[in-house]
Amino acid sequence: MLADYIAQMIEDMLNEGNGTLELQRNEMANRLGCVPSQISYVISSRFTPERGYMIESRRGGGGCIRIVRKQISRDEYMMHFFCAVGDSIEESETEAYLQNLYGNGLISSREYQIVRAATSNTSLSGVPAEKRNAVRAALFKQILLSLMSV
Amino acid sequence: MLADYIAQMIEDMLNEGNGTLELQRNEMANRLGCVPSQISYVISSRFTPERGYMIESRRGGGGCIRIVRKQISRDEYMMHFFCAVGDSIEESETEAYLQNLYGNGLISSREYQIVRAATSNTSLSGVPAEKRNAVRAALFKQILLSLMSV
DNA sequence: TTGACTTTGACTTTATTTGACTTTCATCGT
DNA sequence: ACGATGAAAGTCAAATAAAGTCAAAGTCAA
Repeated sequence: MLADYIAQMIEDMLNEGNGTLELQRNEMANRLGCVPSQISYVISSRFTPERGYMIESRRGGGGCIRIVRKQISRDEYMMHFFCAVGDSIEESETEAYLQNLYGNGLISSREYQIVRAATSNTSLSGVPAEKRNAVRAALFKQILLSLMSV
Repeated sequence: MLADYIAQMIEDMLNEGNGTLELQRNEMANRLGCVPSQISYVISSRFTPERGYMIESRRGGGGCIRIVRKQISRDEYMMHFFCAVGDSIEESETEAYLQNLYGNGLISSREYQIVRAATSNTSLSGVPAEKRNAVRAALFKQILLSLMSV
């Protein structure tokens, strides 16, 4: 079946490009001897967000389709962090988690900035020092929850 | 694609000129081997006010196009909120501000979720009640700061 | 035989490239 | 001072290059 063949091809290209890929629909259809919308069909039926793929595209001259594969399903990953946080956490440790999240494309750079600001000692300077790490942990976990399935 | 290449070129020149740039349309088109209106196209499609650029130009002999990058309007907006918050704020009032920010397109829906979670009473339940609104204000202002010029 | 999945192609929307034509400005000769 | 001239930039629409949409037709397994 053509669709599966194309899907496999895209997977292979994703592997080569280590998780990201830009393709030109017409050009690819041409190479495969199929209609362009076949490519669209494969992408929309196989490379869905639920399966951990993000799709962007641009029309017009020089247009293309960009596919990005996310390693693990988002919520699973988030949940992993959620459990790891525990009930008390240092500012530096939080930052490490955040860099991990950002590095894996689970949060944007703006989101990174926001959460870093929110969990900083500066923000929490009004909290008694002995409670600060506990508040930070609660805060951070609440944020992680808010990001699941959004 | 030519347009992207030109846009990148202009960006580079802007960076060199630290935010400002004067170019001559014909001269540049000539160097690139394209028609002058291509330059116009790139500028009008990429360097728009919405994206934070100001364009001025002068026709006639010695005419030129002036491009200035400015991040001010957003920041000004943020600063307005920043000042409005004060040093103590209720959860509900925070939510109102957030809806305003979201409604004006200054934050995404994910960002909205994050900040709402961070400033919620749930997150701050570990903070003594009488300090909670002050902590929330500090938190919120820190977040607003983090969003400026990003 | 039905229903889910696939294949195809006509049509739509968006983006880029090009060139003909218009407007504005500085300067030069009188 | 002033009008002619040429050197810019602006405008707009046509041509071209993609990708998106959608529905009809085909296929195949339960």
